[in-house]
Amino acid sequence: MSTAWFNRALLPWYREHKRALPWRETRDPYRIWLSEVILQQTRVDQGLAYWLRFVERYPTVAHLAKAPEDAVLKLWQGLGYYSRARNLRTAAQQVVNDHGGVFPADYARLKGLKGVGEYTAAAIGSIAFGLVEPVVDGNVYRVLARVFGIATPIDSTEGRKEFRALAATLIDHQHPGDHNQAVMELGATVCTPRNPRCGDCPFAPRCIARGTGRIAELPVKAGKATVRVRHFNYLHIRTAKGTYLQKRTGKDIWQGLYELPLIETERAASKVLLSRSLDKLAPGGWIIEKRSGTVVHLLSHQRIETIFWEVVPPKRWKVPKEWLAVTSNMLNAFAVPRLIERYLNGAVTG
DNA sequence: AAGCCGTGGCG
DNA sequence: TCGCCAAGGCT
Repeated sequence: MSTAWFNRALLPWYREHKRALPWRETRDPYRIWLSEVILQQTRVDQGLAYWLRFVERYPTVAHLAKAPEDAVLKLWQGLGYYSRARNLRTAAQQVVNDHGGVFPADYARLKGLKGVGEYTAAAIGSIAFGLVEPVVDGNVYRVLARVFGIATPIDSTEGRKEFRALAATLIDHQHPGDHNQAVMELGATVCTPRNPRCGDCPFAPRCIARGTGRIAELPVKAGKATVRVRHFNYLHIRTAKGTYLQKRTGKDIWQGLYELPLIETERAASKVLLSRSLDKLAPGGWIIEKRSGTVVHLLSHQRIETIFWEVVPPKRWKVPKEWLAVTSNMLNAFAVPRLIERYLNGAVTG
C-alpha cells in the first residue's frame, strides 16, 4: 500500500499548527527525555509547569542524578504516577554511571533506562537523535485506527503488532522526530477521542472512519467492551399442558439454554407495542393479563432490560413448533439463564 | 498477560 | 453525575 500521501498531508499541517512548547526548542536528549516521562498519561497543560521546574532545579542529568529521592518526589508532587519520579532519578544515575553522563543514542540502550519503555525510547531516539523509530501512543492508535479504518482492538497483542507495523511503514525517514510528533499533535488537538475537529484535519478526505461514519467506534478497545442495551419481553403462557419454553439457538448469549418465548424489541415495550408483536405471532385474541416491572440483568457486555408478560393466547391458534409445554414439576429439569430461573421461582412462590 | 499506578478535564 | 480518557511502564 502506498502511503506517501500520508506524509505529504501530515508534515505541512504540523509545521502550520504545532504548538510552541519549550521541549521543542531543543535537541538536548535530557530535556526531551524529561518531557516524555512527564507526558506519559499526562496532558501537556498539566505537565508543562512541572517540566519548567525540573529543568530549572536540575539543569543537567548530572544534577538530577545527585538529587535526593525525597527532593525529586517533592518536585513531582501532584503529578501522579509517582514511580515515574523514582525511576527518573534512577535513570539519571544510570546515564551518569553506565553511560559516562551522556544519553545513549540507540534504541536498545534508551529502553534499558528505568522508566523508558517502547514508546519513550522511540520518542527520544527519533526526536533527539533522528532515529527512524515509530512511536505508538494513544494518539497514534486513534489517528491510525480512524484514518485507515482499523478495528483490531488496540489493547490486544495482535492490535499492538498491527499498529506498530503500520506506523513503521508510515514514518518519514527524513524527519522521523517531526513525523512522530506530528501524528501525536494531530491526535491531541484535532483527532480527539470525542468531538474530533475533522474540518481541520489534513486526512479528512481519505479518512475511512469519517467516510463510513465510524468515528465514534474507533479505535476499538477489547478490555472494556461497550455495554449493549437490549430489551427482552418474555411471554409467560400457562396452559393445561404447562408453561411454554423454547431453546435458544444461534450466535447469541445463552446458547443451548431454555427460556420463555421471547420477543426482543428495539425499545422498552409498551402494552400496545407488545400487542402488535403478538398479533404477528398469531392474529387476534391475545389477552395481556399482567406486566412485570423491568428486571435488569447485567452481563459483562450487555444490559438486558426485561419485562415478563403473562399472556393468554387466542382460543384456536398454531403453537410455534419450537415451543414446548412443560409441566411445573418438570421446569427445573431444563437449563435456564439465571434471569429466567429467578422469575420462575418468584412466579411459583409469589 | 492483566492489573496496577494518580490526577485533572471533559461531556 | 460519573465514566472515560490522557505523549505508558512495570510486575
